[in-house]
Amino acid sequence: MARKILCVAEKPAIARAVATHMSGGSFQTHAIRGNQYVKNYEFDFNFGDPWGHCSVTMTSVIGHLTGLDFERQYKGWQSCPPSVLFEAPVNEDVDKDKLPIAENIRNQARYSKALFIWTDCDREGEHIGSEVRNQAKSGNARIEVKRAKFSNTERAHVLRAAREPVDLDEYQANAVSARIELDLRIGAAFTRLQTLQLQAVAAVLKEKVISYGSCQFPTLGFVVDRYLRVQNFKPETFWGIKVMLQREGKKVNFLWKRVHLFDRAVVTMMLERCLAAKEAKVTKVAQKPKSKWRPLPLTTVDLQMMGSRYLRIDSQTIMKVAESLYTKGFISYPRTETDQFDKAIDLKKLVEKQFPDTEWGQYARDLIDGNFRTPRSGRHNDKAHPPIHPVSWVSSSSLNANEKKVYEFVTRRFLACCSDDAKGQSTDIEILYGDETFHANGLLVLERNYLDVYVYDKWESSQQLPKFEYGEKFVPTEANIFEGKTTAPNYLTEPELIGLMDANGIGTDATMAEHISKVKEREYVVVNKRGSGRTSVEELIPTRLGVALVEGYDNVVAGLPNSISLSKPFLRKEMELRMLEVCAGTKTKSEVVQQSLDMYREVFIHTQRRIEMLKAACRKYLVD
DNA sequence: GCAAGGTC
Repeated sequence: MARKILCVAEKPAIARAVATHMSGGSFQTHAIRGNQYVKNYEFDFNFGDPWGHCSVTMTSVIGHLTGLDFERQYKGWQSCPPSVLFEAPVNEDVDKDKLPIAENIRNQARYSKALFIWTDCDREGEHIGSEVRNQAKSGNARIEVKRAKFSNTERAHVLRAAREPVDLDEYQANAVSARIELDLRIGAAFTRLQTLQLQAVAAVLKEKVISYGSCQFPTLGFVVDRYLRVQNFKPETFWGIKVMLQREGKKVNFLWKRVHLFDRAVVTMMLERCLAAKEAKVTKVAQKPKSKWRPLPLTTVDLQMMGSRYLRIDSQTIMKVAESLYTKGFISYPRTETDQFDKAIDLKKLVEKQFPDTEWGQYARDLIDGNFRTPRSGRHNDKAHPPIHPVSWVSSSSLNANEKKVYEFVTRRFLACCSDDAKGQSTDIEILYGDETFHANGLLVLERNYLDVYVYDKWESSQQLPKFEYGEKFVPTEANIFEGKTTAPNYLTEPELIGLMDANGIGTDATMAEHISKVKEREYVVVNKRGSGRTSVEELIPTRLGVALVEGYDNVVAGLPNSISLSKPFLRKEMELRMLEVCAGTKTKSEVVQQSLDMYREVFIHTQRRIEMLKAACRKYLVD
């Protein structure tokens, strides 16, 4: 009998895609008992040396199999002082709803020579792989464990991954395991402490869970930070000089190189020097080709930001819609950090699939007829998934309103990536007037290229400038002072918040939207609609509770050496750096867990000691 | 009743 090999992917969709490629399309599907999503696919495959021709069962998990929790006697909120949660014993158990999946793996492992792990090639995937291995080993202690390394589900790539397996990366799995333990201990300890302490402070807090999380608090912190900047803003008056020339029936406005200054007397004096000089002299006439670059291949964060901005769909809804388009086979996997296409992907074939579309089909045909360009490459590659792109064409009539918008966006973005940059010509004129420099700029768009399909970008010709000669002199038609006021920043919008989270390493592409909805659910943040109709903007504003928590924690650590408030992203960032050290093998999991716990424990002790400050902040905002 | 991370 042929040897048997068990393959396990991170999710059902990957199991199916990999089984399809490995089997050449002919496999048997078996349902498993107790879970409707996970299937076992059976087929034969020749792995080459040393495994040779084998019979294969390809199955999957559904994300993590296990969860970490405190032992039973520490689960009650009154069972121990919250500080004990920094050391209380914890257990890793298979989640209740994952029991049938774990059992399936143990059963299949029993008759298998080897286990091939096909989880995503990222840190979490490595950990999920170790969970799968543990189950397989408990079904068959002698099973050999290998890992398939793949970054997309293109056929040749998958086959090569099957024939050149590597080993699980224990370092990465350990880093995740450290993250899991830290998130649990720190989240539970602070949540219990602040909930139990603050519920008594104000009637409105009585039944509330006031949660703390190393991601949700910095998320709240960003919102509060902007809010306070808006509240504390004091407008300042500024002055500037503008110069205008009428020539060939056109008005040319020259802008001041200094933009504006905050001292009126100085600006007046400078203008007087200009006027005294009478003539301005042209010091630069530059005509140069200018292009507007086509967009980068689409990542999750970009999809969420663009979605909020142009499609007017909040980031969590966007992800749900994208997920459903993915499940139906219309777009690629929507959770990716990669903004570069792998050379192995046949992009032209994907473009051709869009031919039937009534709106952009002709554009796609023009690309294939000679306008196709290889997409730009960004600097990110998660080595797990390609950029988001359409994988098949679907008629808009078979999609609901949001699906249609998201599919259209993903497709237009993809076609834009495969297009040429927009090209134009810019003209820069610089003049010296007295001692001051001014400039005027003109733009002529010559070829729209990608802009024709990517309707979300705007780039338009400005009014054309009349002719200027280098060195020529002229008397400006007008030169005078203008006055203005600095304006307050706006409240934070969701795309801006996602940008901040991304830049500060708060959450992952898959979870940022969840953290935002969590701070709304906890009533730390509310959404306010400014303006109306198509120009309306949704702003994030902290509630009184949200402001109180941030102010309270800022006060708790104020004046302490190395004070790092929980409302800031730094503690989380440091934790992330330590995890990278575990991945590199320079630190062990337990070293990192201890170090990070020490760091948070210090803040915890200060918080307990100065709990009155936290309570006072809540009283200030929540008790009239 | 707590977290964040996978995914359905």
